Amino acid sequence: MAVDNIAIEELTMYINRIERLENDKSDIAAQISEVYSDAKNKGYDVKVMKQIVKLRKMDEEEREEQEMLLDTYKRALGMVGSIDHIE
Amino acid sequence: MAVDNIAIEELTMYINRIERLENDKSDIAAQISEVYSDAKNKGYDVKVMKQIVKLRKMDEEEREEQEMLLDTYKRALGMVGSIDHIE
Amino acid sequence: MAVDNIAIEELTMYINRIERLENDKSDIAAQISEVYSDAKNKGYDVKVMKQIVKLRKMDEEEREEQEMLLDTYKRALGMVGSIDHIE
Amino acid sequence: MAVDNIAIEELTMYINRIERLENDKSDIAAQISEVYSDAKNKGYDVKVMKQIVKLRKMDEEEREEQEMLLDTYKRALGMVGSIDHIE
DNA sequence: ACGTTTGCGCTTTAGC
DNA sequence: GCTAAAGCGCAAACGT
Repeated sequence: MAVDNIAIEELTMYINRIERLENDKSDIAAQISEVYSDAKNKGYDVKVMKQIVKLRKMDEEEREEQEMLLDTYKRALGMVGSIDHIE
Repeated sequence: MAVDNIAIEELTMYINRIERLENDKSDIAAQISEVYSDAKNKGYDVKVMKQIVKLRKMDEEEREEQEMLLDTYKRALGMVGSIDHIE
Repeated sequence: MAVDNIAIEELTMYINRIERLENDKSDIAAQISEVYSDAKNKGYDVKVMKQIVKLRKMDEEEREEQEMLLDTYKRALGMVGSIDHIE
Repeated sequence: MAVDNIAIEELTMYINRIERLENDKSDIAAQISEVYSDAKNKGYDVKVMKQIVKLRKMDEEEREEQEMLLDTYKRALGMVGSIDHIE
């Protein structure tokens, strides 16, 4: 009984926290829409802008992937740049 | 030329602002995932939690729709409830 | 060769069946538009009608979700209500 | 009062008819999904199939557009092939 | 690790 | 012509 109440309370806290974060996410999505609207009103092409954002995101991901790969090689070869595991 | 530079600068600002907001959005999405992971580790059923969140969201949306519908009816019948535009 | 022909024939049948169904779907969509037009000509507010339809659909979906949630709870608690798999 | 009841009844009929048609539309959409599933199980690539359907639809629309244009020209030039408006 | 299933974002379309 | 909504395709998440 007490355990159940505690569990219910804990679950409620999780749900509330999630809903709070979901709202934050929606707010930011709305802000993004706003920026696109502003740009559109200034005469910019929204579709093109979205393509640019997408391309830059892909570039960045690719770049990060490259760095991760490079890091993996370094570790495999003992060329550790990290200071995480001083021995 | 000067005009173009200004346009380029302005566009760059828009793109940067959007990318900043997109990052914020990703951060929050990651936080949400984290909360679900925590809950899962505590023994809660993630699927059930997601259904609860979804259902509560639907309740809220439906409530808002009900109000919108009521408002639309009022307007359609000339029963303008608003006092916003007394002149 | 013979095999390929059979495959081509089979694929063609799938495509034809899909296109037939897509046409049916379009026809029905056109009929729905017609009903709204008729109603509009009779003086009804289409926007209100669409909101009503939407709302009733949401009600139904929510009811189904509620049942799914209940079922999920039952399963999570080992209270399998189904008698489908007696062996 | 009587008028309102008649109006309500009429509106209800419209709503019911729309909901009936919407259900039909959903049924057909489900059938289409089924066909794609079947094809998938037979080893066909659904994504490619969808592209084919889309292309054929575009072809057809283009063809119809061409015919409409041709018809417009004919009418403009008095080369009326239609027997719709014998005077 | 794969395949399925669900949620999300985009695109296209209908209405004002 | 623009805005809002529905339909579609994609991608991540989940279970097997």
